[in-house]
Amino acid sequence: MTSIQDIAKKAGVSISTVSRTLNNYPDVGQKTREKILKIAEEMNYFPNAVARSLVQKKTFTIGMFFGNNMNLGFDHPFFLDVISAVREVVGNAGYDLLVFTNKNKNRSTYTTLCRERSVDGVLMLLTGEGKKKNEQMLELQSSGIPCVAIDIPLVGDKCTYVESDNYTGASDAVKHLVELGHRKIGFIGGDEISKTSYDRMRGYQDTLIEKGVGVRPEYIQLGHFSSEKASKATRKLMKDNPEITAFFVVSDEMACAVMDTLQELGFRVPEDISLVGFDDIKEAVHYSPPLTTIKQMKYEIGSEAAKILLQIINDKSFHPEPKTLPCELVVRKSTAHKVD
Amino acid sequence: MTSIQDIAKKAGVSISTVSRTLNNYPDVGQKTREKILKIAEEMNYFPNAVARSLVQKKTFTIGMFFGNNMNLGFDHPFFLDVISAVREVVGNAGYDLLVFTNKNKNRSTYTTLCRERSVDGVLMLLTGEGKKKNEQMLELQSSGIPCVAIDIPLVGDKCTYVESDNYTGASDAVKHLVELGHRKIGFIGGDEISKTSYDRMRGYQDTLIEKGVGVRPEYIQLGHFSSEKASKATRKLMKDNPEITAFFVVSDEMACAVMDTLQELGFRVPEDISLVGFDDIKEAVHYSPPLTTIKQMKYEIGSEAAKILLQIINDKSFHPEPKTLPCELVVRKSTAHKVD
DNA sequence: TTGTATGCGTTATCAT
DNA sequence: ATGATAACGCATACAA
Repeated sequence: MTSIQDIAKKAGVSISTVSRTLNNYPDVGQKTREKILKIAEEMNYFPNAVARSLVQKKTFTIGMFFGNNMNLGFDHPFFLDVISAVREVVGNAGYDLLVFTNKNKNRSTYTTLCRERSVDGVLMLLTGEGKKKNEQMLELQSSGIPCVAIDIPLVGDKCTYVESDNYTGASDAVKHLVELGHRKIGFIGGDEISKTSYDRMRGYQDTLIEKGVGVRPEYIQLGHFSSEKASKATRKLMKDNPEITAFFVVSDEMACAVMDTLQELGFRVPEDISLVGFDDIKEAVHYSPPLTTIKQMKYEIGSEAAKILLQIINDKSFHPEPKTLPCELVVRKSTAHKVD
Repeated sequence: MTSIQDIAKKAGVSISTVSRTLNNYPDVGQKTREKILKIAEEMNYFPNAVARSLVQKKTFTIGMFFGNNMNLGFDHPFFLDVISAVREVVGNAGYDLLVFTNKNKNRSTYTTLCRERSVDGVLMLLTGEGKKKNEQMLELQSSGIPCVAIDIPLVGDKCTYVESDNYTGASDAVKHLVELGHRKIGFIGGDEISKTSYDRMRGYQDTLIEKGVGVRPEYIQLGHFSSEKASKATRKLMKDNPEITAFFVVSDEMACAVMDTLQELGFRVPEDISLVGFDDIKEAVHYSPPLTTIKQMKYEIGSEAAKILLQIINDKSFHPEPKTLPCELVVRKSTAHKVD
């Protein structure tokens, strides 16, 4: 409401002096400074971030996209941890978070939305179709807008990504099952578009080969990170290949659906069939039985992404590189030795 | 990057004509309009929201505060549903969401932060200490900034709140237990500062009296929505009053902790002790046993809050009123008839 | 140490 | 139908 003009008038000085005072510049007299500060206090002054942003071309705002297409749904398995970490990191650095939600701009792209809002950088936390590296993604990647994606392999001068070591994680899951004596291991994967899905699939296949077990294409189904599809895939797999004794399912949400389906079909987990998930979502520990899974460091993914983004923003000479964080096998009660 | 000035120059017209064209004003010639539109397209023009906001004094941005003090933690039991609903509603209306995270402004208040950022309105989704109606809250309430709080009884000309019918919800929980034959019903409440906690406590007490059971102060403990405190309260209650056969716990998160603690103490749920929670969080259905609880309409709370906020913003003559949404008893497996 | 003047990109008012 | 110009609130280069 009250501007530096008002203060300047009341203090009998110029607006530049007020501006300098308010921004803690050194070159302002002691008594004038005090007078101005006092008046600002009295008049209940606060700066107008919009005006400042316009002149400085810096908004202290980090943009964020979630969901699948542009912005539908919050179905990311660890949305909460990531946003919590992001908030912590960018908040400490003096930034606020702008979540792009406006749906009245159908002709826009990620890039134009970021430019319109003049965000200083952007974080991509997408799922499903949103992860496809389409034209929009390529545009963003080479736009020069500081950008860090989670699980999407964007690379550019000001653009990189953070992900888990999905390959090793998947490999650990399979090793665990093999060590328990399982040989007929079904696989319920994600989709055919995401690097995440691809890496987990490769981890599964390579490890089976490495362990001398061999890959059976008929044991592989895609669940597209959907509970329904995972359930359907389970039924098909068990019907066509009743010899299967274990499953590796590439997301906990799907793994929960698989477990429910298996139990509906009359199988006991883990007595009849072992099950390993991926993610370590909150529910995993409370499932019956508690789910063995590959834990992703969700909070660290978020905080790494945020830190890298800030570095891209604040250090013009910094060249970002993709960051891969380790996973960890968490053994709970959904896996057991194979019996015959 | 490219401004209306650039377009004006290239098109050989004035910036006002360009502005009018871009904003679909009727009073511009057909051929000039087309020319300008074409050039804007070619030059890859997009408007600068910051500049527009400055002159229009309207940002198309909804501010949002979460967590406990100012912004620590995402511990709200239905953060995800609320934000998802909010996004849907405000997004369709052409707004983006600004999450206040900046921690470098220790002398600011909710009000000054909103004013600095010139948000058009603000949503308060706080927990714990954050729900206390302190000076900052009073300031915000009477600031004239359009504001809707969730579960905090703010009331002002441009300010209101949305909540569940906590009293009736609590009452239904107790009725359910009484109908199952329980008479010694322990209560683990929230805190002494929130209306939410107060209403649930009253629902518990009034219903016990109404049913002729009577209130026993020694059966009442506060858990402050903390798993640890709820667990401790459970131990104390069971130690001091081993005759208790049921608990009403005012949040599912605490109820889960209570269940764990009860089981650790050797009690079976529901055979020995029945348990009713509140909220119906995602985990409730997968607990062992699945938790009987009072379901809050989380998504509706968020969408109602957002709709009311938009109405306050867009209809100057609108006088907001608090909105109370119904709860629903969801009977699962943590409650059973009392046996003796 | 302080003031003057300019510009940031837009919208809006008033002419023409 | 179009243009000139003044805001919006602030930061900053340059003068004094």
